[in-house]
Amino acid sequence: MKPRVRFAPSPTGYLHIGGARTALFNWLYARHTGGTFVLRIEDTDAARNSQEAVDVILDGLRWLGLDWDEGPLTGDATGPSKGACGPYFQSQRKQNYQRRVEGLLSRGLAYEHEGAIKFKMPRETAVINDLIKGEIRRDLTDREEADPDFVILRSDGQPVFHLVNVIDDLEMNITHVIRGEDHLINTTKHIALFKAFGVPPPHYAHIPLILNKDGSKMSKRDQGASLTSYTEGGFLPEAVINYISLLGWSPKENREKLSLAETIERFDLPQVFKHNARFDYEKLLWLQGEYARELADDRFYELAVHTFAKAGVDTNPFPLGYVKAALDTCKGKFKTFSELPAYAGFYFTAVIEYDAEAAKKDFVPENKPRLEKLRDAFTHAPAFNAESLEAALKETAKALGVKAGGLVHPCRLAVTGKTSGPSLYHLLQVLGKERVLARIERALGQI
RNA sequence: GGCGUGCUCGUCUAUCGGUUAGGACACGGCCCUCUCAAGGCUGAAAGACGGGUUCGAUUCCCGUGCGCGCUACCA
Repeated sequence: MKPRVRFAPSPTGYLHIGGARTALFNWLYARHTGGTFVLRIEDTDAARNSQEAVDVILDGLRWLGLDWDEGPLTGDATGPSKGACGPYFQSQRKQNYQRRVEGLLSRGLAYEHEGAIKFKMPRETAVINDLIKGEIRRDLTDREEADPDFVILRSDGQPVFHLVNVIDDLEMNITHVIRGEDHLINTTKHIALFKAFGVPPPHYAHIPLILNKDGSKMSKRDQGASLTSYTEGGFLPEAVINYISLLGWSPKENREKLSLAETIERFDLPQVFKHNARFDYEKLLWLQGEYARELADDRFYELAVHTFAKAGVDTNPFPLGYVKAALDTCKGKFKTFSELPAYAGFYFTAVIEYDAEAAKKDFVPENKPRLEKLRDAFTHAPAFNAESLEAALKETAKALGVKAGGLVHPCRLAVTGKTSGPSLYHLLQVLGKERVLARIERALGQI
């Protein structure tokens, strides 16, 4: 039988990076084994539950490219879904829970207590055979010593997590439960429930947690905790996927950067680590830069234009050839797309602003005649391309008896307003003679 | 407090009981260079601690310490 795994998030309004990695490990295992990846929404808590909150999850998974074989098609709990085990929203499965609870009640495996229904937990040492953690034998805690039974149906009739989680896994024929280590202890309850329903429990694989770099617990506000910080922060999904696959798992052989296909091929449950991983934003950034540099041109243009639009920079008035040429000078020079507007905005603004500190340093009287000479050289350059502009600048520098840098810096500041950016000569070529000369002229007026 | 689990450079990790403990990110230096990146070379940086077992422990066992998780009519 092919494995059936599931990702079962609760719609809280955001997708935690740890949750995304849980989804990834489930997805990887399904793809590695040729199994089925099920998405189920655990929306039993009506209070903090909305279609928008579900959409955050669906959109996040789609952005990452983690497609599900079964599950909802939209964030609407009563909407369409695919797969034979629906509905895939717990809010739509109430009658299943009710029926199961009645079954337990009738067989004396559960009982009413103060209006709630409690499950009669076996009084024995629990054993979990975890695919990652190994065999875990667990004695009762002091509180369980007093009362090991737990509530499965609240006094208001609402079923609790342990109950619905088990029933759904059972009815959806889940074979491998891959989830965060925070659920490890719960597993004793879940195994007991499966047994009470007369069904052998699925295999369990508890993956280690992701902590902050300093080892503290990663909470909502911490850097990198929310998936939207990547979707909105100009990251590439392949970079995020690659990075989080390295948290709690290793492809060995000193590999860091892997294609999705390689990760699918190498990934397996027994190789997942037992210890927690810490989130290192710098390393993610490095991978992001690696992938950004290798982007296919079309996708690069699309993402770049979209980024500019979001930043309020309209590239539409400019000819397509100009936009592409401008972007070509930027490729590989920045990591996240969110850096792009500041990096290359000068291509698309009529009036640039000068970096104040740089202006103080470069827009000095002695640079005025130099810039004038450079302007003249550019004016009479045989062609307005990178090659001849470079030659023109270097000849001018030589004639003036200064190093090339002595002209490069003021010139860059004059045409871009900044001290760093794309290759000067290429950027001049893209900007074109008219803009370049006008910008130098304006800068001259500032000196 | 109880129960569970983990521990190799700052971080992610490699290591089938024998290695000058390797790689990557970040950091320092040098080279390249029109800036910034990228790239090349290079440097510093680790087996939590204490006992065993063994000819030999980072590796196996025990203890201590520390981290993390759980300990709900949350999920």
